[in-house]
Amino acid sequence: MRLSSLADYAVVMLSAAARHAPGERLSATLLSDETGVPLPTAQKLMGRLAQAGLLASARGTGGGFLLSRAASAISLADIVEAVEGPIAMTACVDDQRHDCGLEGACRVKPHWSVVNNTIRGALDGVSLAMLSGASTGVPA
Amino acid sequence: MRLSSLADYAVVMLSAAARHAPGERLSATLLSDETGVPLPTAQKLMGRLAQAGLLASARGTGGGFLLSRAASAISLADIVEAVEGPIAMTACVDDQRHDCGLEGACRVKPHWSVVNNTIRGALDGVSLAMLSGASTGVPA
DNA sequence: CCCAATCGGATCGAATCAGTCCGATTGAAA
DNA sequence: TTTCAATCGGACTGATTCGATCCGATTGGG
Repeated sequence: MRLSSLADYAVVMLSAAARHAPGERLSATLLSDETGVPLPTAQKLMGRLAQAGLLASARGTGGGFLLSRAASAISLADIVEAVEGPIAMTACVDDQRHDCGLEGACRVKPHWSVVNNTIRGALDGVSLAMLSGASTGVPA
Repeated sequence: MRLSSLADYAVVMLSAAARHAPGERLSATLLSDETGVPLPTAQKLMGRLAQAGLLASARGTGGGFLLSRAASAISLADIVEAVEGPIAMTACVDDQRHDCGLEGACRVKPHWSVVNNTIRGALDGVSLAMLSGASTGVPA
């Protein structure tokens, strides 16, 4: 019942990215600097987020990343799923993988999907815009 | 964002236990049989659940376990916390352990507690009685 | 044409988790 | 009273996953 560190870092980095002007080219190095996430880890994360479609990546000199959608259109659930894979609290909930091993007539299985959807809904209701702190970046 | 197998098993076992008459002595062997959870694992789990106060344990011949509270008074959050420890999605949320390593001025930290409470609330709203199959225990 | 900067995948080590085994304790029976 | 069998409790080992790091592939500028 805990988020992986990678997912945590991803939220922090995307939150930092959301505070930049839209369309601005962002390198893994820059975000690593701003957030304190170790550079190699930051690179790995950016790659994975790009693969998931949350970031658009450009290679070569002066390349970098930028958010593929508005911060308000990216939910916490999107980020978590991009890094950790599908949100499935138990193996039962995940489609495929019916290797539970327990008795076929598992009485609790039907209830898990309800719980799972609730959790998923809670995460889906939080947008990156909220997380990035609304009124930040404002100098005194 | 996934529950550990142990926690999953714990739910299944407690659910099975809840289907028995209140006050009936339950051994790890019995529940292992009923649920299909491997016996040694079942023993380990029962021990941990007893330590957390969800079960009352009795040693010796004819000993065993029994629910320390009514099934309706045991929430999913209780079970998860008993097996996995405090529900804290990120290290920030957990009191103590301020070894985040990121910059001190983490802009997202304040938002995590809100998310965490939401999740926790969702788990707390599900009782063991619901999980054990709604219309059980209740005589016609 | 060469170079520098950046992404992308592959590799390595560490921590946690799941599973198993054996000893300590208790109650009942002879 | 003594012995025995059944059960809980904690300690150990192996495996899987996670987190971090390093090096190669690609691209744009000079």
